[in-house]
Formats: sequence, C-alpha cells, structure tokens
Amino acid sequence: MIKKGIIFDNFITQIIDEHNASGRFGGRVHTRFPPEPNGYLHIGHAKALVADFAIAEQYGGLTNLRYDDTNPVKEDVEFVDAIKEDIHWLGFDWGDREYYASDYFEQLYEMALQMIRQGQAYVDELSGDELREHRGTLTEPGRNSPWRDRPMEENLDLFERMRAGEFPDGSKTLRAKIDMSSPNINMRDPVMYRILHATHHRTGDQWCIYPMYDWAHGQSDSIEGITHSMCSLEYENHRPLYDWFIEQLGIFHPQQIEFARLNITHTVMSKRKLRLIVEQGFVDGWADPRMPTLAGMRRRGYPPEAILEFIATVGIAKNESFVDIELLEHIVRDELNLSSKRRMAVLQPLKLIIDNYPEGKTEMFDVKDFPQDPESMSTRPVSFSRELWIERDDFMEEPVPKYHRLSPGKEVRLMNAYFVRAVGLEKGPDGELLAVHCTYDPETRGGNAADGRKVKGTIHWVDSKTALDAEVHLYEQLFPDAYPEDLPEGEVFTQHINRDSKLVIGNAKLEASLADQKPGEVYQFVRNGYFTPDSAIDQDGKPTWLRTIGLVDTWAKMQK
RNA sequence: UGGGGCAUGGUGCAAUGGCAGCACACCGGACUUUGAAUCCGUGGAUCUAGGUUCGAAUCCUGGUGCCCCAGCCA
Repeated sequence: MIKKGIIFDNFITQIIDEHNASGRFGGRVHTRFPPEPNGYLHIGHAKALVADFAIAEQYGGLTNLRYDDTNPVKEDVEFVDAIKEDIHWLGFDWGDREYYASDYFEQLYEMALQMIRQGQAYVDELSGDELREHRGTLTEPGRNSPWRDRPMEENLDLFERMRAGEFPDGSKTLRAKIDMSSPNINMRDPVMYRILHATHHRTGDQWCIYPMYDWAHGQSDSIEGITHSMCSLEYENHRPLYDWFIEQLGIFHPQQIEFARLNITHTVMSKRKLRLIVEQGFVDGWADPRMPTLAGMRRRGYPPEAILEFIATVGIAKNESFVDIELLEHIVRDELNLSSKRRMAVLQPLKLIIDNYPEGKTEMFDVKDFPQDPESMSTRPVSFSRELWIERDDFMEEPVPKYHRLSPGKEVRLMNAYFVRAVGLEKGPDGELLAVHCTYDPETRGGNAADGRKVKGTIHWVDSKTALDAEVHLYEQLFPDAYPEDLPEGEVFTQHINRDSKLVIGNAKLEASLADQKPGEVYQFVRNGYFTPDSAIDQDGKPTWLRTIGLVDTWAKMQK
C-alpha cells in the first residue's frame, strides 16, 4: 500500500533501537495515529501521520488508527470519514485496527474507580473559577481543595452518581490527588472527568461524564499495547502525568516521545483557524483548493508521494522550525515533472494567422507526451491549421531587450510545428491588438530548419479549429501576506485572508486531446505550470481546470 | 521571575570526541523544441564566554536567545 519506502534515521529511531537492544518491548514496535475528529487533516498532521505509520513499518510493526474522541461538543462523524480517506490517500493503512477512545469509556471508568479506592482520586466541587484560583500560578504553588480529603466511600458514591447524571454540568469533577505544589502545573491535581450532558457522535447519550485527554490517552495507549506513543512537543510537560497514571494503575507502560510539529511559511496550521475560515465562508469547505488540508491538496492534484517526500526531507526532530513553502512546491514540481503529460494550452489567447498557410487545410502532428523521457513512445495527435491561438504575452509589439519570443519581423518556432515570422498586426478601433499575422516556412516542419538555422524562442499554440474552451482557476493558498501564527484569532485574523486567491480565467484555449482528460490526473501545460481537471462543470458546460502549481518563472525574475 | 524543552549557512536536516556534510533558496556558467527541467560550479554556518582534551558542533560550567505550561480543550 505504501508507495515509497521512507527510511528514517533520527532521534526516534535511536530510542527505538535502544529499546530493541534492551528488550524493553520484546522487539515490538506498535504506534498509533490519534487524531481528534474535529476537522480535516492538514499538511501539519502529515508529519505525525508519517512518523507513526512509516516508522512502525520500518520496524515491521503496526499502527493503530485511534480517534481521540473524548470531547463530544467538538467532534463529528464527517471528520471521522474524511480522516480515513486522507490516510489512505497517503498510502497508509491501519488494517482492522480502527479504535476510538470512546470504546474505552467503560474501562476508563473502572480505572477511575480503582484510583479512588487507592486514595488517588477525589470528587471535587470547586467551580471553574475556584479551581483556577486554587491551582496557583507558574511561580506560586497551588492550594488543596477543601474536598480533597473526602472519605473514599463518599468519593465512590459521588462519582457513581456523577455518571448516573444526578449533577449538572460543571458542578463536580473527578481529580487526581497528586501534589498541589508541584512545579509542573499538570501535576497539581489534574481533572480526570468533567460532567458534560452532551450527545457523543458514537456513544450518544450513554455518558454524561467524559474523560480528559490526560486521563484517556495514556490508558488508551496501554490498552492497545502501544509501545511508542509519538506526540508534539507541547506534551512534554504532560509526560510525567502520563507516566504517573500508568504507574499507579500498574498497567502496561508505553513510551511517550515528543517531536516538533511542522510549521510552513505562509501556511495556517491551526485547526481552529482553518475551521474559522470554513465556517465564515471564506472558502468552499475543507477541501477547497486554497486550503492547506490534505483534501485540498489532493483536489489540486498534489501527488501523495510528494507529501511523503516532503516530510522525509524536512525530517523529524525536536527543533521548532519554519519550513519554507518553496521546498514543498519544489518537491511537488519535481514529482509532477516526471509523471505528468505535457499539453499545449493557452491561458490568455491571442489570434495568430499564418498568411501563407492554405485556408481550409489541417495537418496533424504526433506530439510526445513525455518529451524529456527518450524511452517514452507515448504521443497524441495535435491538429494544426491557418489560424492558431498563442499566449498574449508571447508577442510583444515593441520587444524589450532579451525578449526571445514573437515580435514584428522576428522568427520563432511554434512548438512541434513550424518556424513563423511575424509580418503584420490587426488592430481594433481603439488600437487594441486583435490578431498577429505571420508567414511560415514549410521547410521547418516538425520544428527544425533544413538549412540548420536556429531560432531563440519557442512558443506554444493551440489550433483554433479544434481548441477547447475552458475555465481555468489559478488558486493561491490563503494568507500569503502574513504568518498566521502571528495573527490573533477572530476579526483580526480574518482581515488578513487573501481574498484575491481565486483568480479565474474564463476563455482559455486547450488542445483538443484534453477533452478526454482523466479526473485526478495532472498535466503540465507548457510554460504555464501544472493543471488538473476539476470535477465541477461551470454554467456554460465548459470544463474547469485547477492549477496544481505554477512553474518557476525565470523570465519574471529577469524583469525585476 | 517556577518547571519543561530547543539553539549548526538565508531555510530545514545530518555529523553522537577525529577533515562540519546534504537538500531547498541565492548567485554564475553550459545545454535546451517549455526563459521550465537537466548538468556543472561559487559563496556562505556550529548562540556566547570559559574549561577538559593531542583534538570539541559533540563532554563540563556560566551566560544569552527562542518555544511550551496557570482549559472542566486535545
């Protein structure tokens, strides 16, 4: 299933190697990928996903899919399904090991009972504000709750009645009895259960108490026999608690390992913010091509191999870093450059009329699909006649220095066809350019001159007789103007959304062979970048295309 | 200012006491039926101050900078 074997050699594999050497887990490697089903997976999740699946695979181990669904008010089945699709798209599979933290609610409840019996958990009646106030600050220790030393029997009774639904939301919590003066705030009697009369997407109304992350995660790992539980750096402070619960319970003890999450320039990695964008209608859902979600990238035609390669290139370490999005785009282009078929497509059409080419004549050229690959024999027929479309910026009436394309009196090659020389212009009443007239040299058929003369420029074209009209969407990823991490949430954040990110080109001309494009396939439009057909059809019945990614434009750079 | 982490070219990642290397970006050149790609090449880094050592990015000590933690979120 996995398309590319990535071999990791990093601090995580070193830890695993040490475990294997010491025999701590009997040579077993079993990881889990634990998303919360409260949104779509984005490129940032791909790092954790690859770390969990690829590293386990590297050791011949297994990876479970486990939904961390302990907060019913934020979660939904829509996301459960979308997450599965994205994992499969990247080429990973969890077999029959699809689990949910909610599967363990009963076991976790029993474990909580055990903690109470061991005198290590108590029912607290402090309000939210009081609890915060008792917790202390970063520099001052907390104070014990007045309910902390309740008798064990009373705790048992109260906790059972919490489950039975006798108390309103927020009125009571179950807390671990650890140390209110710990320098690690997570150890200051953390909440294990809160009362929440909410309908859960899987357990319905069966429960009205829900476990907190810290109480659920480690035990879920333990129940599943997870050996290496990878998570992001912010959980380092939680590891002592993760270990403490498991030690007190006396159950199988997995190893939590933390690494830095992925940051990419010009890319929002906050699920909260992405949700805001979706909910406020700035985009067309989570799979909108402007979104940094895996679904959005898939729709744009990013190959999954490129994402895997990107994660492997970026590496997994504890350094917090900002990766330049140029690297991702480079890898996408690199992958697509080999796999995508070349096509000629004109985005901004300008009529080119060949004065000395017979009216009514059409000839066919067999054009290579992979001109870079000498082995490939794959071709498609392309028609050529007297009137063609060329790119508007492939002609300049008054050329600037070093302009190699068409200009009055100058000869260029029509790609795969003939040399032509511009001989005249057709202009409208306001002086706007309507068409360019040229003459062709019949001795240059196929694009090479019999006399060996060379031309500096080669331009692409589309036969006007057979051209397809298409609508082309040049989506840009959102927020190119700011690092979203710097922007606070809400109003200020949404003001920075790039509203021009959905440029539509309505009258593009495509070569006829693109009529039978395959959905999901990416084509390289000569000099315009990579494009993929979108499933949407516009009102005129014209096919629509999305730009996957642009080409590096050295000409634009020269102009600067 | 309590606790936990992290510091290597512009960016990201290696080097685990022995010549600081790779990729992207940048710059220069060659080639080209995509001004793309490809190929060749240049420049540029160990946060800081001491110490140990024949030898330190690596070990020790002090300092500095950045990130995380005070949800009944995960």
